[in-house]
Amino acid sequence: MSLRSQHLKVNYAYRQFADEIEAQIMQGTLKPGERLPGEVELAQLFGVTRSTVREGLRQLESEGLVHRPTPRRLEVALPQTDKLASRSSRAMVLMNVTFRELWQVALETEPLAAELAARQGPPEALAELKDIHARLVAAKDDVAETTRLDTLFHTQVAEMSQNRVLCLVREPLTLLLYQGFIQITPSVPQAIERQIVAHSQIVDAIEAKDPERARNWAHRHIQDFWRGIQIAGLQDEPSISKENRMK
Amino acid sequence: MSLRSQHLKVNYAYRQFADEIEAQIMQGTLKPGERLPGEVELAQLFGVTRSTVREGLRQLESEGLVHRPTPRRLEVALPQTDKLASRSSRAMVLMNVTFRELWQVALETEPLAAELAARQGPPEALAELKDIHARLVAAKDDVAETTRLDTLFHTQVAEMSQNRVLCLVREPLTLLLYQGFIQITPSVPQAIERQIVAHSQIVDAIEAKDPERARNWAHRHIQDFWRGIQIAGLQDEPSISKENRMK
DNA sequence: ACACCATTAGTGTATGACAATACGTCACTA
DNA sequence: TAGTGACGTATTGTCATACACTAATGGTGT
Repeated sequence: MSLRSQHLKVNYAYRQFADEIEAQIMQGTLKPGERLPGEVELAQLFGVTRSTVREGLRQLESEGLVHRPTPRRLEVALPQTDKLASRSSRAMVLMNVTFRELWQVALETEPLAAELAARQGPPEALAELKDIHARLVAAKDDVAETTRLDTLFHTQVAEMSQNRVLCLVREPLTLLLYQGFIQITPSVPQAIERQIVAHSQIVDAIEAKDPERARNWAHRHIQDFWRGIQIAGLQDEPSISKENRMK
Repeated sequence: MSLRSQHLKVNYAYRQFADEIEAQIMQGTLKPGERLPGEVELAQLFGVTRSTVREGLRQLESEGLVHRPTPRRLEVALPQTDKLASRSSRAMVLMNVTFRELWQVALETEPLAAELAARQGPPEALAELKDIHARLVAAKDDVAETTRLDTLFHTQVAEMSQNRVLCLVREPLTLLLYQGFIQITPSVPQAIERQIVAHSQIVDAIEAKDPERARNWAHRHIQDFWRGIQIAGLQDEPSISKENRMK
C-alpha cells in the first residue's frame, strides 16, 4: 500500500503564538529593530499565560527572529549570518560530512567569491583584507592562529563580493573545511608557504580589479588544499573527528 | 578609546540545560534516535523546574536537535535539511536578497550538482528524476505546479550528487530562486518550453553518465533563467515581494 | 547641572494544579 | 493465538501565583 500519513499535530498555543509573530515579521507588520511589549502584556494580548508566551519566545529567539539586546528589551531581529552558519555547521558535523563533500562545494564558491570581490569589492574592505593577510603572514608559526586567519581571510573575500547569498551559503562550509588545515599541516609543512603565496595573488588580483585572475588563483588555492587533504589521507574522513568535537 | 564590550550574559538555567544537552549530542554521548526521559525526570536530573526544562526543550526543538515523533516521545534528532533550508530562506527574504545574488550562486551550484549526479547518481534516483520530469512535462499549463516540480527536479538532481553539503547549501537558495519562475512566465511565455528542453538534456546526460554534458546543460539552463529574469526586469528586485509574502 | 538613592516594572525561576490524551496492561472475543 | 476493546496511569500542555533579582525610572539633595 502507498498510504501517506503523518502525525497530525495539534496547534499548541505556544506554537500558534510563535507562528503569529513570525508571520507578522515576514509580512512586514513588525520590522527589525522594533520593540515588542513585555511578556505579561504579550500574554494578555494573546490570551495565554506567561509560561506559554515564554515557550514561544524561546523558539523565536533561537530562530533569530527576536532577540534581547539587554535583558529587559525584546525586539524584532534580522537573523544573523554567523548564527545561521553555526547552525548549519553543526548539522554538517552531525551528518559526518566528509572533506570531499566540503571541498567539492568550496571549489565552486571560493572562486566565485574572489571573482566578485575583484569585480565590485569596496576599497575599504580591501584594506581590511590586506590587514588580515599581513597578520596571517606574521602568524606563520602559530598553526591555530593561522587557521583562524585563513578562515577570516576567505570570509572577508566573500563579504567583498557583496553577495549576501554567497556569504550565507559558504560560511558554514568553510568553518569546517579550513578547520582541516590544522590537521594537514603536520603532514604537509609547506602548506603554509603555498597558502601565503596564493593569498597574496588573490589580494593582488582583487586590488587590480582583475576578476579572472582572482578566480583562477582562488581555484588553484582550493585545489591545492585538496592535495593537502589527500596527502594527509583525509578525503573521506568526517570533517571533524570525535576528539576535536570534545573541546 | 576602542574598548570592546558586550553585556555579559548570565547563564540562565534554561540555557545551561539546553547547552548541556547540545554538548552531549555533539560529543556523541547522546546519539540521534535515542530516547530522552520525560520532562519531570529531566527537571529533577538537572535540579530545575519543569518550566525551565520546557523552555530549554523548546530551543533544542527549534534547533532541530531533539524532536517529538509522537507527543509523548522525546528523542535526539538529526537536523533536517528542509528545516534548515527554510530557516535560511527566511533569512534571505528578510535581507531582501536580489535575484542577481541568488542567481550568481545558483550558476555555480546547479552545474556542480548535475555533474556529480551524472558521475555518481544511483540508478533508482534516476528513475525518480525521470518521473518528476514527466510530471513536469504534463503540468505544462499549470504555472504553480510547474514551479513546484521545477524546484523538485533540481533538488532531486542535487540529491543524486550524493553530496550532502551541496544539498544543504543550495536548497534555501533555490527555494527562492525558482519561485521567480512564476514571476517571469508572464513576460517570457516560451520559458516553459525551454525549461523542458534543458531538463530533458540534463536527464539524458545523467543517464549517459556524461558529467561534462550534464554540467554544461545545467549551466546553460541557469543562464537561460537569467535571461528570463532580465526580460522581466527583476535583476535587482528582492526575491520575494511583499505581496507574495502575504500568502 | 550632576550625582545619589529609592521606587518600579519586568524577567527568570519555582511551586502547584488540572484537563486532555497517548501508552501499557489486561481481560475478552473470535 | 491473534486481534479488539476497555481501563488506569503517566506525561504533556496550559494555567495561576509567587518571589528574588536587577535594569530602568524618576525624584531628591547638593
